This record gives sequence, C-alpha cells and structure tokens, in this order.
Amino acid sequence: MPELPEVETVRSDLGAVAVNRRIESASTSGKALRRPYPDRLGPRLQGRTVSSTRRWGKHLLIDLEAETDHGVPDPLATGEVVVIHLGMSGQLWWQDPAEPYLAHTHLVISFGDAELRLVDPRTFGWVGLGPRAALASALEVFGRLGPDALSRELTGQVFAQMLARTNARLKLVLMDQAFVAGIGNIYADEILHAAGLRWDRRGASLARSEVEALYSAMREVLRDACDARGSTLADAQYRDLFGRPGSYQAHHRVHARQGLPCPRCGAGIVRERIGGRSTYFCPSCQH
DNA sequence: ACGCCCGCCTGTAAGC
DNA sequence: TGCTTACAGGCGGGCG
Repeated sequence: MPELPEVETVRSDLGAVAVNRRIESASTSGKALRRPYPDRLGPRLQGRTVSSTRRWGKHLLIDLEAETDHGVPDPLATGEVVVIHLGMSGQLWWQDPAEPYLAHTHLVISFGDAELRLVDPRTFGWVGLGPRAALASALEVFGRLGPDALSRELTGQVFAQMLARTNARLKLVLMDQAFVAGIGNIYADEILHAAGLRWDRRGASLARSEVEALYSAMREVLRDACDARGSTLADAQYRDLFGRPGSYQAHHRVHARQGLPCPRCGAGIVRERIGGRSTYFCPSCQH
C-alpha cells in the first residue's frame, strides 16, 4: 500500500513525536508477518531511546541510541535500527494506551503515555532490527535496494546512466526497487503521465530530453505527493500516524481514472492489466 | 536479463 | 440474503 510519499509522511510524523522518547516495552501478537520477528525484539527495544527516523524507499528506519550498562547513551557506540516495511496494508498508529487496539494490531511499542502500533491485515509487512552499521549491506542483500528516488546522490546524470543500461519497460523499471527505491503502482503511473511517456517504452530507447523529463517528473510528483501527505484512495487503507488521510489523490491524473478525460489533452484514460496489476495511462499524449 | 505467473494474507465490493 | 469472484498501493520465488 504505502509508497515513498506515504512512508515519508509517517516517518516525519513519527520523528516529531518519538525522537528523544524512551521505549518502555514492546510486544508482538502471535501472528506471523512476512518475515519472522527479530529474536528477543521486546528486550532489545526496552530502555532504548529513539534518536532519529529515516527512510529508504518504502522502508521506515527508527534509529535507537546505543545502550550502555548504566543506561547512558554512548556517543562512540553504534546503536541499532528498527526497520519497518508496511507491505500493502500496513499502518502505523500513534495512540493513547487507553485506546482499544484496532483489528490486526501486531506490534506495540510503548513509550509510556503513548504507543506506536503496527496494524497490518494482510501481514505483507515485516519488522527488522539490527546494528546501524550493518543496515546498508543488509538492505542491499535482503531487499536489493537501489538509491532512494528522492535521494541527493540520485542526480539526473546518475539516473540517465542507470536508465541507459536497462532495456526493460519504463513502468517495470520505475517499480523495480533495485533500480530506484520507493515507487509503486500509483506513482509509477503518475510519473509516466507527467513525463508524457508510455509505460511500455524501453529504458534505453529514450532520447536525452525524454530521460530528463522522466527524471524531473519522478522528483516533482514524489515531492508534491510528500507535500500533500500521500494518497488515500477509496479503500482508505493509507492513513498517517494519527489516522488522517492524505490529499494527493485529488491530484492524480491517471491512477484509477479510466474513462475520465486526460487533464492534459482530454482523451479518455485507459486501464490495462500488466502482469496482473492495473496500469493507467493516456493513449493520446503519452508516447 | 527479463517478463510473467503465482502465492502469501484479509477485506471489500460487485455480480449473480 | 448469501455465495462467488475479482481486486487491492508489495514482494519474492520459480519458470520459460
């Protein structure tokens, strides 16, 4: 469900409320997620303090201060990182402990007067925990993650070099987390429409101006979607940390809009099923 | 390397 | 009303 803008909204919200807060306890439901929970998750989280929140693609990273024997943070030690992937139906909620649990609440991290709760009906999400130093290599091996789609190091020049090396279709390239991390089905369609490119164009076939248009569209769509706090569709699956919907769905130009006029040229938006999932595009002004 | 299918799960909506 | 089917924003394994 959540793609880069939705995870970024949750990351930002969580940073605002959880940084410098101490974890009092953590526990999981018996239900298995996509991957097994880390060993001794509860004891390893207890007593730690959240130092920052980060994001890599669709992965939310919660940095914990290093622990010492006396509970004093050691600036020279490397702390651990909690990794949360929300899969298709995962939500994070910041709730009062007195609030009843929502159905499918699988992980509860208690901060005393507030709790961070992971809710995931379809259990496609997962939780990881490991040393910060090992995180990059772990994600590269485990998730084979490319650079984050909004990262500074992913310049237009780097993007063009990467794209020139692939012959895959653009929609699959954008959704390939090993190419760039963070783009899913919704934003792939929106980015390709903004760039004026068809989903089935081959990566290496693009002219220089088209590569630049694609790069600009990727950055602009994702930034705008972050500013709008993500997209909440009719199923209302995505909510921010406090249960509020995003607003970028009002700016969607093609996604879930089959038959409606293209905002750029007026032609009817087409829906096709590609590899078992829906793709929306304008047959007239995407080339 | 790439595309395609399937399975993993549950919830919802549409169709009969 | 109930039953069946399709579908949902992700990912990873297997196969051709």
